[in-house]
Amino acid sequence: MLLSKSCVYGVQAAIYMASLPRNEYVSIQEIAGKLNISFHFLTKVLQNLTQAKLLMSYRGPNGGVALARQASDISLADVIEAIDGGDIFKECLFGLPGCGVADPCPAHENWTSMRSRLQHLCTSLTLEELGKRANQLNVRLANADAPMNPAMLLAVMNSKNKPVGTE
Amino acid sequence: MLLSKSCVYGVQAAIYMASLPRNEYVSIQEIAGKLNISFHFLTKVLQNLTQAKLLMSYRGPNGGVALARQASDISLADVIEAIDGGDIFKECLFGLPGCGVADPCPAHENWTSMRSRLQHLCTSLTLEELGKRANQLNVRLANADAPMNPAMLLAVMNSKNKPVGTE
DNA sequence: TTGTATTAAGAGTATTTTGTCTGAATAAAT
DNA sequence: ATTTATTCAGACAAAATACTCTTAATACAA
Ligand code: SF4
Ligand code: SF4
Repeated sequence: MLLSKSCVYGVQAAIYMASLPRNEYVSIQEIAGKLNISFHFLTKVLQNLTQAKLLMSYRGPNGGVALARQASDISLADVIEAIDGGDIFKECLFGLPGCGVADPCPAHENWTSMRSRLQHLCTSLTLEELGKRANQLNVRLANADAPMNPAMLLAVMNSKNKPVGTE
Repeated sequence: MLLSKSCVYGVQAAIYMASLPRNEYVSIQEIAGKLNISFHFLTKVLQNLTQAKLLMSYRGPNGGVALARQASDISLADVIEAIDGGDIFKECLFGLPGCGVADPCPAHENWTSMRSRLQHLCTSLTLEELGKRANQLNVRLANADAPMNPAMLLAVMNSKNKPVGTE
């Protein structure tokens, strides 16, 4: 797979946050519940995003995470790079280090053109755009094969969606 | 990484074989030596390719593996699918199972168009083409960071490149 | 001040991927 | 026949990745 699972989870969570009517602190429990991801694992993944200043976090009751910038100012590539590292768009199909036009392998040109298309796609897709689509279409973000456990269900039902700055 | 390491090794080996002047049995020792891959590991990888009828193998002295079809009749996609499975070109950026236009995620259209480009690239790149380029350009196939061990060096030096069908 | 809801940090476990090794089977060469 | 060079098959080990759990730190609420 191109992206690690951690990265997929992070992207899903980011889009979920961007799809909310307002930018507000959402508990990771709620996100994990909606997206059907392990809460503890998602917590660690989202820590990468807060450290990369893409999210801001707030501890204590009614805390959670929220987008640190405007959704229109965060690209899919930002999220991917924060979790999987910037090499995704630089490395090769064949994963060989230190290659380039000076010493290329036989697929170099085809691959680099492919890769730059991918990078362009990811940098031009903003969370705003993705969140909007997630709302407009009746769209699915997460893998829905496992049922929610009671704790998550509760967390989702109790989510108050309290806007940022109203506390 | 998009492709597993096994898959990368298999692709490299396939291109190496296609780059030879004639299609002939080459020992896996020689390939592993030239490409700087663990012999035993490459052996297992190439077994996938023989089982997929992309290679034919021959045991005993002067044995080895050779392309089972014309290099022009084997695509990069053939090799990739034989090792990593056919899902590579079907699965998603996000790796979610069973999704499609009926129940898409917000990035679906962008991704599927990307993915079909990739698939088209891989199915249209033949081993003949790649082998030819590997010869024309002074091209590198393998990761050259570790020195060869004596056994491999020997195997490479002793390679007789005996053509298929001359025994 | 005490209890509760939350993220932060990190140790620990499980699973998958990658790599190593050993012993067979096979066929050529001597 | 025996030795040698090779692939085949599969057990085993190591490393990377994915996931779980426990304990803190923080901040709100009663
Ligand atoms: S030369 Fe290009 S295609 Fe080949 S391994 Fe390097 S980056 Fe990839
Ligand atoms: S809907 Fe499309 S882009 Fe989204 S997860 Fe499925 S295949 Fe991927």
